[in-house]
Amino acid sequence: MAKPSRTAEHVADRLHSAAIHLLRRVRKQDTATREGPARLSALSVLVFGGPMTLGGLAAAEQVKPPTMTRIVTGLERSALAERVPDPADARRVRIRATPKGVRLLQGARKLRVRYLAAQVKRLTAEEKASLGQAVEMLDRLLREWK
Amino acid sequence: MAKPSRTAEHVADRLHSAAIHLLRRVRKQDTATREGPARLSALSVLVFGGPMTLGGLAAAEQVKPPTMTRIVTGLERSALAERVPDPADARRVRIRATPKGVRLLQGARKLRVRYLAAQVKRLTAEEKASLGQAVEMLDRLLREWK
DNA sequence: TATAATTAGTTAGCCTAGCTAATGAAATAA
DNA sequence: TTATTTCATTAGCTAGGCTAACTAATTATA
Repeated sequence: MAKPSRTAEHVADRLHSAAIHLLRRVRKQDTATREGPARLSALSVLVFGGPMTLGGLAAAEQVKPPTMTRIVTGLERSALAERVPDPADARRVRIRATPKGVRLLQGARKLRVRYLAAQVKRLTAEEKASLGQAVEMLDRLLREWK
Repeated sequence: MAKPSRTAEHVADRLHSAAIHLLRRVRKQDTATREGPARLSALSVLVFGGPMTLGGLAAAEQVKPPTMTRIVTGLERSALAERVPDPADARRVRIRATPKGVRLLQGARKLRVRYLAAQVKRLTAEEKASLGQAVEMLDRLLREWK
């Protein structure tokens, strides 16, 4: 019998709980931008992945198209992204981050990461390294998720 | 100069991203219960931490009292929790999970954890152990967060 | 070629979940 | 006793999720 603290179930349970609490914390930093998490997340996809159709963005964000329509409308009202007609297919709408959107996103990302990094810095070098390894493992796990 | 993959900033950045993607995945499992994440999370606090006042529950969930009022109202409508008058202080309302609430939570928890655990199981024993350690570290970090 | 089927996005309408401000009711302090 | 503080609720706003139904455009087919 495996040590309870190392069974997949136990690790999964703690991981789940840690993820919830971690995001709750860092999310508070975003209030400075006055844009909600869904908008910032979509904007981030646009900034790092380049322009894409509304449907593509919805799929990337694992959200239904009507939801993405509203998120994009919000981003457009704040002038952070814009709708561009697709010359090849008039049904499609391409979404593109504006320079203002790029700037805002980079600022927000800096805030969140700096906040979280301040906590990570309290770890010893060994702990930090092992957390780093674990995060890379997690990253791989998530990318390979069916 | 530290290895870039081990700076606090880099670890924080990846951790943040991993948490977002992880929760997006497991969240979908909860739809089976027909209760949203805020209700399940509050219910979990009640089940594992025992009955507590509405304000205490709000604090535990890092949410304002009016928000918790509505979450509890929802839980009560589904008969998963109940309001109990406090004999010592009539301003207070104690919230308690019902047996049905306990059962539902355990079922939901099982679903989420089983789903995540299925992924964790793809790791080698060593990887699993190191992920386990990292999660405990993370847990401590979060608990000690200012 | 005309029409049928599919695809992309939007609109309408419903729900959860967060907030602040204002209110009511009870406990505590002056 | 009265004033203040505390706990919870109500009211009303916003964001963000969904499905169903619609419009417009493209593609397939008879």
